[in-house]
Amino acid sequence: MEAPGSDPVERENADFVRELVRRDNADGTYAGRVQTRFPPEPNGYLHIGHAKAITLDFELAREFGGTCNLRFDDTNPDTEDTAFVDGILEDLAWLGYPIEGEPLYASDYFEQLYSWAELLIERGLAYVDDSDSETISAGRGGYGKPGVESEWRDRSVEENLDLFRLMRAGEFAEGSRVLRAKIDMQHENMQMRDPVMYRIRHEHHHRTGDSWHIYPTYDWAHGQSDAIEGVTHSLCTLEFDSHRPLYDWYLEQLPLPGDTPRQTEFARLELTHTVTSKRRLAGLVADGVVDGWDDPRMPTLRGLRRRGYPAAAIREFCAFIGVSRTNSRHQIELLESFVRQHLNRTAQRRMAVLDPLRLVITDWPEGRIDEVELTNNPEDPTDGTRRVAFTGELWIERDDFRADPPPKYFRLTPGREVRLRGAYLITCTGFEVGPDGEPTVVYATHDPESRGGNAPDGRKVKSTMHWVSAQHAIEGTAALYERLFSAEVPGEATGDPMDDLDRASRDLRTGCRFEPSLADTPPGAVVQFERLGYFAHDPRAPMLFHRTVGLRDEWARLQQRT
RNA sequence: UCCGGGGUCGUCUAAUUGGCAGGACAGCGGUUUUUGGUGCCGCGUGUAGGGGUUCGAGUCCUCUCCCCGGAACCA
Repeated sequence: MEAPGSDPVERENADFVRELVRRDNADGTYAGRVQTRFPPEPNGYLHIGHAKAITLDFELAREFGGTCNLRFDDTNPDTEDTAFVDGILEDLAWLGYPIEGEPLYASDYFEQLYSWAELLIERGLAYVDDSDSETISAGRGGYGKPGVESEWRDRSVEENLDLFRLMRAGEFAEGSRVLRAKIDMQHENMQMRDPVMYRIRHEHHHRTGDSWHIYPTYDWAHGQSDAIEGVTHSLCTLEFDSHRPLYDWYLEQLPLPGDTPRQTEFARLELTHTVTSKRRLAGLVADGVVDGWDDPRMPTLRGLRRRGYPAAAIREFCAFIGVSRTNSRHQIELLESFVRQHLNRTAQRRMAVLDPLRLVITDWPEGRIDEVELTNNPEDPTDGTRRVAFTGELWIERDDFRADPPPKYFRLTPGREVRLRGAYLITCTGFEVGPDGEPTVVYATHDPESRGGNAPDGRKVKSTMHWVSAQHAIEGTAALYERLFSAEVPGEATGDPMDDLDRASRDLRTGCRFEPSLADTPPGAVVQFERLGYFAHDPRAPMLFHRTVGLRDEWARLQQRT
């Protein structure tokens, strides 16, 4: 686990949020205090979109010497679960933001919220409405259309108090009554047309059990929870912009223990070829499109972790894209470039053949085994070397041999000399084909003087290829991934993202031949398969490697153009 | 339809708050290279449109256009 402080974010130009905090500090608004909060609802796992909010909330607090609370926004017992609480805690720690001590919960404030609700009733600012949800919705009016006041709006304080207490006691059926704030049914902002504060739910809550029969709505709980915790800067995404007047209105009516928090909205993170709606992600899991929340194709933090994305790369990406109020969709390639940049520096190199073709060195002495030394990481000399066995019978990549080479093909082809990485220069002398016309074995001779990969006469070859000794190879599986959604903006064409789902997005390659040292790769570790990409060892299944991201591939681009 | 928020290279994002429109990714070319990887060098008529203020406008005013969000007892 890496500490967030290990990669300090250098930003010459502050974003609008940091600018705002700086101004608040200059004005003495909160006496220089900066406190934020990250408020996930425990009804799903964290995804890449949350990572942006997390880094903003936690890093902002850190930069200004403040604190950031983790608060579970558990106001809706219908969908929430402790399994998600545990999962979120785990993902947060992995991302680099471990929570010290116990996390906070909105449900811890249910009693306080309740008494504040009675206070509003006593002041004539809230009332029990017996209408059903359709009636309430219809009464709200519409854009540019006036609202209609509920027939229950002018009940006496006593009656309201009485009914509200019976609601709490569980005397009424779900949906039969709600508590509403009495604000303004003609307000131009729909959120202010007497919003619902409490609804009746006879549902088991993951923390409070069966002790409550009424549950606060998001709007009634959020600002007050912020205030109770002493939050100064409450950051949320743009869709809550129209809720801000309501956030402020509630706080104005109440005797707050301290500072009045303020809400600031920013644009959520969207990525090409990706969906982040919790409903969609849950659907992918439920329909078996993916293996689970931690499927390496999922944009969840646990999916990205299993895929091999370093937490630091995700943090650096979030810091780099910054924060603004412009709706935007970042190209997934930018995130991938951060992943590559990080892995290039840190991942050890290994040789793995994913689509094996037999190569026989015809002039290799019978039974001879040569141990060659290979660098673990050319970007990091301190990472040392390893010894790999070389013999006269090898596996090479099927793509690395062509009987009839296209233009600019530098790899093995009859008559051509290439280098086997760290071993010898070899020259192709022939090949055999099977009934289908595909090569089954390639023959070559080697230059014994070129051990290590260089000939004494200094002659050059245009290609260096990876290989695995047939006698020493271990077998394994590699999972290659395409984007889960083929369209940049899933659903843009038809309105349904599932129309752009690529059901063949996983290409499972069994029978791969790996260099033996891969057996020692710790679960979860990421290595580079030379010339193929970065691969993460599955945390549970030995010898299963997930391709995190490929290498840039000039040859592939060249072929695509022709 | 009403209210609110936005619009800067292909994609994101900056511009000392009115003073040379810069960076990253992507792409293209070159170079280095025992990974067709990495590194290094180079390549850009992008301020949604019209009008105005000003010595000077991405920034201020004005009109227009386009995009996003908002009428759950979800968050």
